[in-house]
Amino acid sequence: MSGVPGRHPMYITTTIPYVNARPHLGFALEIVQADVLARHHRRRGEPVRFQTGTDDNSLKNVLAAEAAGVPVRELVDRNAAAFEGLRGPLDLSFDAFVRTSSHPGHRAGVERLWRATAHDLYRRHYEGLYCVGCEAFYQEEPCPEGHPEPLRRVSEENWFFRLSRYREPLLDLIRSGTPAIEPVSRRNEVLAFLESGLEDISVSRSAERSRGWGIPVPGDPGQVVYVWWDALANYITALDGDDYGRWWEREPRKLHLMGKGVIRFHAVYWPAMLLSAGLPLPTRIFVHDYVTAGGRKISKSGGATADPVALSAAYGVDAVRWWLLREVPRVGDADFTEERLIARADEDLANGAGNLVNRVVTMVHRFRDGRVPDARPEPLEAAGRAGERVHEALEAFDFRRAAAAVQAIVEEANQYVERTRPWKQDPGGRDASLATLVHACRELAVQLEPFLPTAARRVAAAVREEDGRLPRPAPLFPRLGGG
RNA sequence: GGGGCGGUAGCUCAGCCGGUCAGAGCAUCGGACUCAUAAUCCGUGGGUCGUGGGUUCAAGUCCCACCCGCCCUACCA
Repeated sequence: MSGVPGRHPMYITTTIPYVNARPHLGFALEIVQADVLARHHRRRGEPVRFQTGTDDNSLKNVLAAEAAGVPVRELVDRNAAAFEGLRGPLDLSFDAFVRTSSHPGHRAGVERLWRATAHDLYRRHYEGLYCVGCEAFYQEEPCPEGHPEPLRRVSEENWFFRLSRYREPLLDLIRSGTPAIEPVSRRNEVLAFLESGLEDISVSRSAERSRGWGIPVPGDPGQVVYVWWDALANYITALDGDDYGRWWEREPRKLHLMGKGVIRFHAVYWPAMLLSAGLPLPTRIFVHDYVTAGGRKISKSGGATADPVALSAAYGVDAVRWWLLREVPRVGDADFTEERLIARADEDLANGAGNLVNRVVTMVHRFRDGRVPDARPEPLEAAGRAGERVHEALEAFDFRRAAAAVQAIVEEANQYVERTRPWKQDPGGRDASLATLVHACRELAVQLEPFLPTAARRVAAAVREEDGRLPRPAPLFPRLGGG
């Protein structure tokens, strides 16, 4: 086991999505993964700060507002609220939600960071074709992302950051594992990018072209800080006062979660900014792949229906979280369909965990009047080792393997029921079986907690004695499939 | 164009440094059981492991080329 149990704190972040639209299932994956890690480390007694938020200052938000015919502030507020509102529907436990347009410390923090890197900043004339969809310059049309807006010929003077200076330091650092980038193939991807050479990057935009939206460059009100610079900074600007020292300056475990599309920003630009400012780097970076819906890429603005809030309302938070955790591989895109969500929930949750607990509780009532036998539980392999298996899998960011280790408790317990047949046994043997099964169900509740906190509470309550008796048996998970 | 990832039973996927690695789950079919949410448990069928070469006593498992999907990156000037 690589994790040291104890008081070692951990700072976990998700990326902060821009809020030109409501959240989709792809972001739900990232934030649920972060939530599982946060809950897992908390229950190990480790202080955790789990931070997420929204990138309000993107020009894309401005354009979305114009397209919708509403003030930018209104659209940003509305959509940011939708992201923050994922807390309930997805059972999230984030400690901080940072909005870059309204967090009290963010703007000042960005300005501080800017000044701290002043020795690496310079003005340069730039001319090129700008894609607002990408927030980036290209040599020719169309932009590789296929954004519908035509590229705009832009000629202006911007601030540039001497990224080129940090090629060697970054190579050394990443090769030596700080930050540790996972999976390894992503690390190699970053190294290859670094080896191919780094050019200085533009880190500001004209305020005019930005419609005045965003954070003005300190001392240069005609320019607005490039949105990526602004957004990345949230990982430290949201740490007010003592929190900065605690979670960033001194904290040895700083983890960034992100999708594969934004590695370069997190593994190259961001560390370079921090090096320039003389600040500590993040220690780990985990890159997840994408969720597709029905075989098609999920587009943030409309398109395929993959609304986590709607799914949670329709099928329940447990089913949604379980699908994201149990079915999405560590490497490779995962295709989402409602059929798969239903099938997985019915198989594992309704027919699996729920049915197991229900049949065990029923037997305790039928044969023991609800009283859990005093007998010593027999050791069961999957239940006994689930804790360490979950931990190992989560250390490797293999959420699917971790969830499978929990599910294995259910499978093992069901097999145990068939093997021992408590209803056929004499009272002595029956007591031993039932004690073992109740024990396994309690372990299930414990191990389920980081993954399905709500369901875990239900399971725990179902096998907790009140006045010496278990509650009356009742189904814990609905069957979602038709018929 | 360059780099990377994936392409294994109908479906979703495991297979670390080459030698019971040809597997699991679901679905199908057969059986068992009755404590349970028509749930559970046991067993069966089925795949030239993307294609073509190569290395090796031995290759999904290493090397080369190619095809398909996806990601990153760049457009030779």
